[in-house]
Parts: sequence; C-alpha cells; structure tokens
Amino acid sequence: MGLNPEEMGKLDTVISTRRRIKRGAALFNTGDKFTSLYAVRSGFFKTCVTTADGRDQVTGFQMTGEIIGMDGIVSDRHSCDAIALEDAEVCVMPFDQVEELSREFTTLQHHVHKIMSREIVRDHSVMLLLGSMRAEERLAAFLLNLVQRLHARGFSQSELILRMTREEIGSYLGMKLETVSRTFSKFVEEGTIEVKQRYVHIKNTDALKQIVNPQSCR
Amino acid sequence: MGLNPEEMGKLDTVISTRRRIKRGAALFNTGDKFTSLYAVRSGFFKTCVTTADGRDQVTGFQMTGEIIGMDGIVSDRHSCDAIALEDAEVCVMPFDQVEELSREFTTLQHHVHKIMSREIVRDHSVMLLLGSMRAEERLAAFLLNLVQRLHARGFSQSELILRMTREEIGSYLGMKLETVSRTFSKFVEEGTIEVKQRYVHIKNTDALKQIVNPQSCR
DNA sequence: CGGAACATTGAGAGGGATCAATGGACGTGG
DNA sequence: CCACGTCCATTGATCCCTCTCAATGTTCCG
Repeated sequence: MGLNPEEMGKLDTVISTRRRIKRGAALFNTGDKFTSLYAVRSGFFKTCVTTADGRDQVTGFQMTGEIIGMDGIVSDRHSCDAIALEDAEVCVMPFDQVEELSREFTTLQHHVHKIMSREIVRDHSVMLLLGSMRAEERLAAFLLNLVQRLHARGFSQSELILRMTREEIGSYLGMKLETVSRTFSKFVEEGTIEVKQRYVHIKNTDALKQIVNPQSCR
Repeated sequence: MGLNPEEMGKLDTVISTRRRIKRGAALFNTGDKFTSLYAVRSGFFKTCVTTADGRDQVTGFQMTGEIIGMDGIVSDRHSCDAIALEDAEVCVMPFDQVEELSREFTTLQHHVHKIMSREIVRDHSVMLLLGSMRAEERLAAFLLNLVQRLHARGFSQSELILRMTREEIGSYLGMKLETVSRTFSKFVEEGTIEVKQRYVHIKNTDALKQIVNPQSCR
C-alpha cells in the first residue's frame, strides 16, 4: 500500500497484537467499548445489527484482509456484533495508535480514509440491492461479489464454499431462508450453478451477470 | 466541536469557499473527480446511486450541517450523484486541506473519523430498514428520523415539510411511490398523522414509534 | 449412533407491485 | 392574472413474488 520501510516498521508495532476467535464467538458485541479496528488475518466474519424487538440484519461478511470495527468510532461503542463464522484470527489495531501514526504518515492517513470510504460505498451498493432488486438478482449479485473477492485472494473464480447459513445469507439479502434455498434450486435447474450444501460451483458466470444486470445492452 | 480559537481560524481558511446549487442541480455526479467534502449550509440534498440498466436508489437525504462527498475518497471519483432538492448552499472543503489540518489537530482528525463512522452506522440502520421492515414500519421510521433531525435544528417536533417527492421517498425506502402514498393515507385514516401534499403533521408520535418497534415491551 | 442444526420442498396466503385513471398543485408564458 | 401544461399525488383493481407454515431430508458432531 505504498509505505516505505520505516513506515512499515512503525506500523508493525501497532498491529503486533493478535487475537484468535473461535467459530461462533464474538469479536465484539453491540455496546462494547470501542478501542480498536481489526484486520482479518484468517477466517470469516459476519457483522449484524439488532433491533429492540429481536430482529436482526447481517450488514456484511468479512474475509482475510478486510477491516472490521469502524462502526465504533462515532460513539466510542460498537453498534453491531462481529461474529466469527469459522475459527479466525485478527490483528488488533488500537485506534488511538492508528490516529497517532496517521498524523505522522500521510500515506497511512489517506489509507485509513480510503478504507472508511470503501465501506460507505459498499454499504450504498447493498442499499441498492436491498431497495431495488428481486430475489434472483440479489442472490446472483451476492454470489458474484463473493467469488470475485475470493478470486482476488487466490481462490477459484468458479468454486466456493459458503461460510454462512442460508438464514444468514437471507438476512444479508433481505429475504427468508426458504427463498434463498428456492432461488439456489432455481439456478441449479437452469444449469447456472451446482450446489451441494455449502459448496457452490458457478458454471455460467455470464448468466449470473445477466440476472443482476438485465439488458445492459442499451 | 471542541476546537480552540487557533484551530477555528485555520479551519475557516479551509471552508472559505462557498457554492450555491439551484434546486434540481447536481453538486456532483457519479464519475466526477473527487476533490472536496461539502458541508450543507442551507437547503436539502439527496444522494443516489444508479445501475447500468437505469434503476436508481436514493441512499440518503442531507440537511443543514451534514457532510456530503465521502463516497469519493476511495477511488478519487464520486460513486453517486448529489442533487439539491431546493436551492442550497454548501461549504467546499478541499479534502487535501482537510487531511493536512487533520495531521496538525488531533481534535479535527478525530472529528473527521467520527463523521465517516457516523455515515457507516447510518447506512447500517438503513440496511436494517430495507432488509427487515414492512412498508408501514419503513415510512414510520423515516418520518421519525426526519422530524428528529429537524427538531435538532430548531424546527418543530411534530410538523414538517417534505422536500422530496413520493417517488424519492419510495426509492430511499425500497418501495413504489404508490405504496408510499397508500401508507401515508393509512396513517391519516388511523389518525396518526395529517398530510397535505408535502406538509406532514405528526399527531401521535408514540403510535409511529409503536409501528417501528412493535412490542418492545419485552 | 442419535440428536440438533441446517437445508429442501410443497401448499397456501398476503403484501406490495403493476397498470390505469383521475385529481391537484405549481410555474411559465400569454 | 389567468390558462394551460406538466409534474406530482391519490386511489382502485388485479397479479405475482415472496413470506409463512409445515413436513421431510441431510449433514455434522458429540
């Protein structure tokens, strides 16, 4: 990310602490005091917000290299839960140290701003998905997004193992688990994907893109 | 926001530029080069993202004192449109100057981080709304949020003038304009609000809260 | 091996979308 | 200042997508 050796050295001192989280355990919960950002080193997380009456909404899934915890800055307390979907390890980055180093290194400063901006842009695209897409489009967009992020990490472009349940997918996409399951089945019938439980093989990426973006021929 | 006179003075030099935007005009469009954040001084904005196939989604409404443009940081280009819903004026805050001053004043630095974090948290609550609420709940939550923000600016707790159309409300809330209209009518029939075009009088705030949060009696 | 958690599939109901027609408000220009 | 056109809002009728309720099947783990 464009840092020189000196900067890297300083940065290393910030991210010296590691933390392991077992599958199903929380990295933090709503209301916890905010102290640090976390960089996922391995494993897979979900973040979710909860209403007073018990409904909850998955707001994102985070994989290796992604940053969790920025929700806590504004009020000094976390406003969502971060749950490990498989055994995971994170780098703990105490936020006061991040801010301190950011004042010293403009590269790092700008990087922090970019990470937060990226999260905002990502959230906007989820709002678009939730606000204006139908079930098939949502699931297709979800699969394409997941596989694209995995591919960027050296995994296959066409095969993936889902780390979350149908219910969690549904919560993220604003649909019920049964609808998620049915939509998977529909894609299978159409020959677009193969599904065996958590394993998904995308046989026809273009078909998925077609579903997300009907006639972008214009 | 806890700045001393010296800091205020420096800050004034950053936000010296003003810009007027006529109703219906864009503060910026998707793809525009990112240079600055904008603080709304007067007027009312919407931000919206657009898909390749022409659908669009209102991602937020911004009023006096709120900050627009953070979507542009990550890629150096804006990823949404910002449109004035009435004649408006903004303070232009060149982002490189914001970053420069942030390195000097920790108070300002933290303030910038908070603003971005607040946007992330807000987006998450919209995702909750879009993902798990029904039409009535969405509109009730929307009205309560609007009136609360207006009240914080010295306006009435129970009366407001909507600056956006039913279609824009619908786009924000993930429903069609007809459904927005019908839901308004339903609230009127139930005696919860009065509506005359853009004018809304909330006669029973508790009833609205009840709709958003059914039996939080637990 | 047995139980719990997760997933699939079916049948039926309902909330919101869609299509369509009418009514009001606003602003522009005669 | 009024007339007209345009934009916006309301309301009705119908349809369909997704939810809900329910039963069954599968996988994983103690």
